[in-house]
Order: sequence, then structure tokens, then C-alpha cells
Amino acid sequence: MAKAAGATTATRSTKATGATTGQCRPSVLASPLDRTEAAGLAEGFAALADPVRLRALSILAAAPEGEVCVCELVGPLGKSQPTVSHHLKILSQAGLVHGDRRGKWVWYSLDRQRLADLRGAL
Amino acid sequence: MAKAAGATTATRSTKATGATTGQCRPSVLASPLDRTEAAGLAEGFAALADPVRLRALSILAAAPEGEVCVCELVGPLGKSQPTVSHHLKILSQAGLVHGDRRGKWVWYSLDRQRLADLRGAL
DNA sequence: TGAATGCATCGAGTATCTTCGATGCATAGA
DNA sequence: TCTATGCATCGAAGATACTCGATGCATTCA
Repeated sequence: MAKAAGATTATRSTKATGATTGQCRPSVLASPLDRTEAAGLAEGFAALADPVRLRALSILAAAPEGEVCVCELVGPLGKSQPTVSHHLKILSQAGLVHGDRRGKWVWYSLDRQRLADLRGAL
Repeated sequence: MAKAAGATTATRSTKATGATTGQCRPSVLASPLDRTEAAGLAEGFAALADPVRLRALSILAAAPEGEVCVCELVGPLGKSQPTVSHHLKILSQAGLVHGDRRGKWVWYSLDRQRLADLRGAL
């Protein structure tokens, strides 16, 4: 191998990519972004990488009381109840929503802080 | 079916979810978020939903000159050259990076505007 | 022109995701 | 207690995604 052995490498000096940022929260714009931070952020964005989940989030965001039960998501999302439940679980595991059981119903609400954290990573 | 037929539905009135937002750019926080907008945003977030791509973006962001050639990404990312090329293609199709061929090398740079658009959607 | 280098594409293997019907569990009401 | 309803989980089918070795194309240099 002997990669950048000086022979014929491109002329930019992109080595030692200025690791003097001192951030506490991971950010894509912060220099190297180690594997652990990258994996954590990727998990968060993966939760956002589906139209059904994005629409579910938008419905939650637009709910007057800030929460919506599952039965009221099934219709607007146009997916079966198990599918909606599945997506809510993914959003929940990503920390983007929280479910609160009240009687027969489970009310889901947005975690705007978590959303802000992901926004901050960009 | 006859869904919310008044029988035994949850007591929140989350119908007609306040569609008076008048946004021009799609946002998850804007009310219903139609299927087309959701699909577009999901594509963008899908490009961010991989640790290798996030680390590639962070390397580009930290590059002093704002651009890095592929050969300088292979080592730090710890992936094969075809794999790195594959991820760069996905980032490129998502509009997050741009490639500029100069001689033997292709220099990739970040599209910070596109990144800002995705951030704005959150 | 010929050899070498940088990058993209192809093809294949494996893993993960999306979706649904069937089923199970918990709660509410008769 | 028995029945009905809301939601989660299970199991399976089909579609996508990640990864790499092999290969091809373009550029540079001798």
C-alpha cells in the first residue's frame, strides 16, 4: 500500500485537519467527527429518512395539543396500523417522539429538543 | 370502515390540522407536509443517514481549502475506493457535495446551502 | 505510443428496511 | 366475567442499501 508516500499525491495538505474545535455536541461541520459520533448522528438522521415518519412528525408538530393518538395517524398516513406502530417505534427509539399511554390510547408527542439537537449537528 | 364516526374516538380534535402556515420551503414542523415534500426531504436525510457519509462531509467541512480529492478520503474513512466513490455519488445526487475534475483528480466540496436547507426543514 | 495513476461503474453477496396480515396483551364498558 | 377496542409484536415477503473485487475510462508522464 504505502498510500500518501509522497510520490504522486494531490497537492492539498489536508492532513491533520485542524482538530481544534472543542465542541461538546457532535457536529457534521466539526472536523474529523469520530466513528462513534458519526454512528449516533446517522441513527438520528436515519429516523428522518422516511416520508411516512416525516409526515408523522409534521402531524405531531401541527397538533393543537401537541399530541396525537395512534388511531388518528393511521388514516392521514395511509398505512396499516402495524406499519404506523412500527414507524412510531423507530421515532421513539431515536428519541424524536414520546408515547404516553392513557387508558386505551397511547398519545405521542414530539421531542423538540431532540429535533433541535439534530438540527444543530448540521 | 367509517373511522372517526363519533363512536369511541379519542377526545382530541386533531382533524383539519390547521393548514394555515403558508411556507414556501418544506418543513417537518409545518402542518401536514404532503407526500411529495416528504419524499424530497426523506431523500436528503437518507443521504445523511450513514456514518461514512457523515464523516466524509465533516472531512470536507474541515478542509482548509474547502475541497478534498477522493484519494485523500479513502484512508481516513477506512473504506475501499469503490465504496468511497459510491458514497460520494449518493451525496452528490442529494446535492450535498459537488465534484470538480481537475486533471487526474476529482475535488469534492461541500454545498453548504443545501445543508442549510435541510437544517431549515427541521 | 505505452505504462501508470485516479476515479467511476459493474456485478454479486449480505444485511437491513418497509410493509402487511395474524396474533397477543391491556384497558374500558356491559 | 365476557366482549370490544387500541396498540404492540411476530413472521414473512419484497425492495433497498452497504460493501468489495474486478474492470473500464480518462489523464499524466516517460
